[in-house]
Amino acid sequence: MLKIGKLTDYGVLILSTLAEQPAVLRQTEGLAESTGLSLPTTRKVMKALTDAGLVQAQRGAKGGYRLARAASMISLRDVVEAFEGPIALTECTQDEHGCDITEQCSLADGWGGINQLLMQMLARVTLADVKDPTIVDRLTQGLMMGSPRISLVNL
Amino acid sequence: MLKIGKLTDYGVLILSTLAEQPAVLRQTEGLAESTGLSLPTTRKVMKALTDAGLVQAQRGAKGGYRLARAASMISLRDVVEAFEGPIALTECTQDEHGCDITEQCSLADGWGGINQLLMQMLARVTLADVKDPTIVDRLTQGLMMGSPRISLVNL
DNA sequence: ATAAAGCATACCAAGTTGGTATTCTTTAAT
DNA sequence: ATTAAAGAATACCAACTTGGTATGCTTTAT
Repeated sequence: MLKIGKLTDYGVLILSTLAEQPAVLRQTEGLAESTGLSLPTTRKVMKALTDAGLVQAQRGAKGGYRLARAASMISLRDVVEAFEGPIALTECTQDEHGCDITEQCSLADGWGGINQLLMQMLARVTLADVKDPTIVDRLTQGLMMGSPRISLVNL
Repeated sequence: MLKIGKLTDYGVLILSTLAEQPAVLRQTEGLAESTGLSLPTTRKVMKALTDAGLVQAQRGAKGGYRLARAASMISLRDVVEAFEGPIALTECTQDEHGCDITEQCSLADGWGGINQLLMQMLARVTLADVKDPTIVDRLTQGLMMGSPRISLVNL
């Protein structure tokens, strides 16, 4: 069904929560409450975000998480790749070694093109646009002009 | 990992094979040979393509399949939807009834925007561009101008 | 009448995903 | 130094999806 995983979605949700107060440390439990996710699931999400370097963890008492960098510098592509690995619509796209039927196929270019554009789109959306109803138009413009990132924070 | 199913990929491959000789009826066995797919799998693909109205089946002896309409009128979106249903990156996108945590979320707009653009991209590529190395540029142009479909046949 | 073809259904193995539990390590506060 | 609050790491499991295969039925040109 060509959909992203729930964990990825949760990741975006938590990150956008963190983006509301970039300075303060938020604990796992509080984040779970704010987002409506279960505690174990939240933990799992936080681990992935930490591993990907998108959040900074402070261990020990009074610890917690905060964004590792400005929300405007965290794109949906970053998040998707953190949870699902490299973006590759088809196997051909991912590695050189192609699929089982590489010879007969030769569709790699087409899918590669789609894939490249998809990545561009995801890379251009950062952590504030997710709530922005005008995002489609701005994205279309962006793709056309090669504009810089669209921020997810300063709405 | 945000990838399309193999069957979808096979579908595109078979369709582009049919597009080479739009007039002639091709049998399942021949298509299996041409594409390197197994016969049962090919059958499965043909059923999906038939159900979606992308190919026309002629039953009985001397039967076979051919494209149901011009290759330039069959887009990747058509194929993807034939195999994977409506394109919806997140659950929110698909139906109105949202996900479990709709209240806390409010990310629907952002994902909806990405989703919409993805659909536009897929809709603009038809059955010939798949082998076209310049497809990325043409797509970017297309998104910007609202141009008509890019054909997959007349390369 | 017959054989060539598509149609329909059912089934199964394997991988992926989401979710949960348990235990260990770090560190601020006292 | 002790303690308790927090994150880190590991392991596990159930359920769903996917890809792949097999079998028998129906249509139709010859």
